[in-house]
Amino acid sequence: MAINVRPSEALAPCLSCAARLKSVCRAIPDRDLACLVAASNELTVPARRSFIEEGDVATDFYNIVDGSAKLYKSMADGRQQIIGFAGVGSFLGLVAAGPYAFSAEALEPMRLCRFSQPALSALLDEFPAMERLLLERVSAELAAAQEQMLLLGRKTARERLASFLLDPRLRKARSGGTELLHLPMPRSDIADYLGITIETVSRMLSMLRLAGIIDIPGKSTILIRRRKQLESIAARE
Amino acid sequence: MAINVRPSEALAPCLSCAARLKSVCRAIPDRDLACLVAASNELTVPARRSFIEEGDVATDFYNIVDGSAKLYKSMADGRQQIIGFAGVGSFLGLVAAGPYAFSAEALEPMRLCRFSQPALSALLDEFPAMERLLLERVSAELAAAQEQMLLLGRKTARERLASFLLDPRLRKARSGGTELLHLPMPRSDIADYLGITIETVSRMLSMLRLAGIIDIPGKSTILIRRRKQLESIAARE
DNA sequence: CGCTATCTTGACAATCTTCAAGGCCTGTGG
DNA sequence: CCACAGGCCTTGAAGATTGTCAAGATAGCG
Repeated sequence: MAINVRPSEALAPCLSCAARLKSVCRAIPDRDLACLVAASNELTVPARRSFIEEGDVATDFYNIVDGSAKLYKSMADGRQQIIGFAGVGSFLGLVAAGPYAFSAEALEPMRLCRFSQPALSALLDEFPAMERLLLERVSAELAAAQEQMLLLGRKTARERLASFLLDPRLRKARSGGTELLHLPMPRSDIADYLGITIETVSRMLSMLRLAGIIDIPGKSTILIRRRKQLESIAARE
Repeated sequence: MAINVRPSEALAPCLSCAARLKSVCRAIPDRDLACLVAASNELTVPARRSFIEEGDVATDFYNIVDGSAKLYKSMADGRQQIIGFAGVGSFLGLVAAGPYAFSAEALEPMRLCRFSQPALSALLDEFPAMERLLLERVSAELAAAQEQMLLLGRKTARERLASFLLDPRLRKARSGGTELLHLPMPRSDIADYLGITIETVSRMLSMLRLAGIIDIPGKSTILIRRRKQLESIAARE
């Protein structure tokens, strides 16, 4: 692994990085940040631009420094399944060799930290703590994927919406028994995430609203009025 | 980590282990097998018995030495989603703390190698190569889960069956343009894996048979007659 | 040789999708 | 300032796929 320190402000990019505490990089102590800086370089991606294409050889790995992305798989006839959303601190790419399993597209302007495959390998060799964090992270993602498999394989449309609205990754603000959610994506993305159509998303939201369980003060804002009822719908308990 | 060598044939259990070459244990060299033996103990599980219960605290990890299992998640009203099948060499459990994300039930009599959470942690600390293998394994499982999310969210019943029959993990024997598959599970498990009902599984298999694409010489045996047609159904290309 | 599990097939019902039209919000240009 | 255009979202009606319920076939096993 070649150690090439950047010409100026060698450590600054990582020391002041907003994502450092949220990402697997936090396993690397301050005094070794030179290695991290040398292994990575930052790039920006405009909204709506793809930066990972399913099927391409996985030569690079990305750490999200700012912004968020949707991760999805596509079929030849245009159907697509969103397999997840990634925010600041998420790590994208495969550790094993092989093609990317999904595509990634920026939902808003993004800043990414890119590692080449060999550079990442070397980093993991040198900092086992980072490898452990990565293992924990991938394990957690696997558990989330399994939960989504239950949703996609066995839940009704109403149950999918209820589960989606209760996802802790969406949680923003709460006050008393009610919670205010901001949906950072259009209905089409919710539909592709839940394995249904945008019309069904719309219908189920209306149904929940008419039942007094939620309120929809704006297109992208949901107020949860009766969380317990939503939970009982999500789990069919 | 206490090192308690077993009373007799200290290394034999691992040296002669049928699963060793297929499992993450292969990262541990022969001369260090004492550590592996000390960290683990073998147990047997009869067919149809569960040995991991979703929601239980994940205190143990299992390596499959012999036999196979189905991994599934259940809902309160009995619906279940099989998230995968595990065979010899598979590693089950979470590396991170927390409850198990799924249940595991033996499909046939099994032999398992059990590691306690702290023992595994200590092993991974001592043998980074094993941790790397585990990371690669979990990453591959995540990619498989993502592929299954596409299937469950966006494919029709016919496409699901075609994809299932083409899954390389089912592959047994081939001769010329035809392949003979053995389905090691009943229709109900196929249904719970593909997110459909057993009646739909049966109907779609009959449909593929009437179309001349497959043959069903026995309940658990499928002969693939026209692989390319099956592939075009699976991918809608 | 019959018993019981599992599997297949059929008829009907429910859910979800598809197709279509209309509403709402936002930004832009007259 | 207002009108209009284009997204995005909602709602409705019709159709298709899949689920549910029920009955019958098949196969493995004592």
